[in-house]
Amino acid sequence: MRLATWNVNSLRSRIGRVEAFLERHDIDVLALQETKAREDQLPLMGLQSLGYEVAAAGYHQWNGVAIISRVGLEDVQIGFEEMPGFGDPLTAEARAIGATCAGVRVWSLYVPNGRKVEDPHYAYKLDWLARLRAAALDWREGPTALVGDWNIAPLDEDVFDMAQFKTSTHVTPPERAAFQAFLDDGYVDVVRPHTPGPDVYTYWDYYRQRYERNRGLRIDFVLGSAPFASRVTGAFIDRDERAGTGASDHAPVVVDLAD
DNA sequence: ATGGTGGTCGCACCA
Repeated sequence: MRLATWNVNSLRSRIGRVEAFLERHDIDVLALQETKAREDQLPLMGLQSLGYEVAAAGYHQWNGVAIISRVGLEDVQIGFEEMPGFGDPLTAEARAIGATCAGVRVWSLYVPNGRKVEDPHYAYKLDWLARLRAAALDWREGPTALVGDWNIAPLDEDVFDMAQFKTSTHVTPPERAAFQAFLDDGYVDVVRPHTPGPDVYTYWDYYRQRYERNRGLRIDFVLGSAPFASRVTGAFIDRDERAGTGASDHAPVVVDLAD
């Protein structure tokens, strides 16, 4: 089974690239983030004609997660809808959707950005991660993958220039500790062993020619439970998908799983 | 600085 995760930054504006990506890499299951599409806006026709089922949740302008699968899509569950303390019901967002695809539990995650360290969204990000961790403890026995945009660069090597992030989110010790906690619980970064060398970025900002100059971040991850990780036979970052006009600011991450 | 979205076709908000 071939599983991928991709922050598409609008499914509607990217549908052509999404379909081309699915065909180019023969993807079985694709977890999407930042779909920016209501359920009634999802361009299902193209994906369905390619043989995929779609499950989507959570939409408020920039949010929304989805899983599309051609190997079954069962027990769909939406998680982490609340954004406590933010009052406006429009900010109640679904940042996680889970589904079982061919026996593998896949969670498409869009971890809160956090904005700035002093912003309430930063505390919300850490709280959200703590709640996800608590829930994920119970998911470790089976083959489970926590995939998506974690909005955390866990290591200095995941950042093009640490000096530029001295006062930024994504690299603070509490965020990195929150990420490390999943590893401590037995989840494994299944991609890094298959992407040797320094070219590990998954995200390049749109401006300042960050992609052309390869000044990016590694913030998109596939963390697998032990039963999942033991089945991984390969992985890669499709960095070429970031090239050209009409690209998302994130590249897809692809993982191969033995049957 | 760039790009997507919404609610209007210029601009605020978000990444």
